[in-house]
Amino acid sequence: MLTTYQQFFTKRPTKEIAQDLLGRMLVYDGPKGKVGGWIVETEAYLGVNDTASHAYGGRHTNYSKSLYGNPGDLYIYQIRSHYCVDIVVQDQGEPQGILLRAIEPAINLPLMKQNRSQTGVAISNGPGKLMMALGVQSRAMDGQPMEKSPLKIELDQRRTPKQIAVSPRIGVNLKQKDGKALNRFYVAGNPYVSGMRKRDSDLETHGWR
DNA sequence: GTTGTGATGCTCT
DNA sequence: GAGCATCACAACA
Repeated sequence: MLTTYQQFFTKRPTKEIAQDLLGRMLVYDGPKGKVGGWIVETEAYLGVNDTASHAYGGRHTNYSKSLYGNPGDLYIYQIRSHYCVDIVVQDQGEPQGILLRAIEPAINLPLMKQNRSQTGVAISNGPGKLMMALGVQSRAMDGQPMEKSPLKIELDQRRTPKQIAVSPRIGVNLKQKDGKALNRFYVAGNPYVSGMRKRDSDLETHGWR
């Protein structure tokens, strides 16, 4: 039996959920205080048939087993000394996920600055950077249902993007079948989107309606 | 402002 | 021992 919260993360295409997450509030109620921000960039990973997915070809290891869990579970993994977070989507056993790639800081910016030792957009304009900004530097919450975890998406708090932009995913192997698939979504013009160039940012509205 | 490159920690083969 | 769903900084314009 799925909760209402879990149902948000299943029963419709992963790419649709990924776009629906843009503008939602990501919060972490951690030991140093509560921090959070608006999600401005996501990527969809489509499971066993997606060459860029950790579950490609049905790969099922101890490391990535959380992907096979319930919708709304956290999948936290480490890559090159950095931590990233996925939201598990689709029903249990269907290993699809949505990578949260960037947030616009909204709650407790001073603490995020301190966590990052950086200023400006560099605080959270990338998947590893946003986790550092929140203060999550371990896999302890891997596999937990977000609903019961200190790291969660507040579905009832949201802003509306003026326009959603689409592109190939970042950092995946371009030579493989899905290397250039258009599975990355972001708030057009938001300066905190990874790789966003200054001349393409909308500094008035940050791309929100 | 933009581009290139080296450091990085851990898992799986 | 390879291969990463990355980041920071130096170099160039």
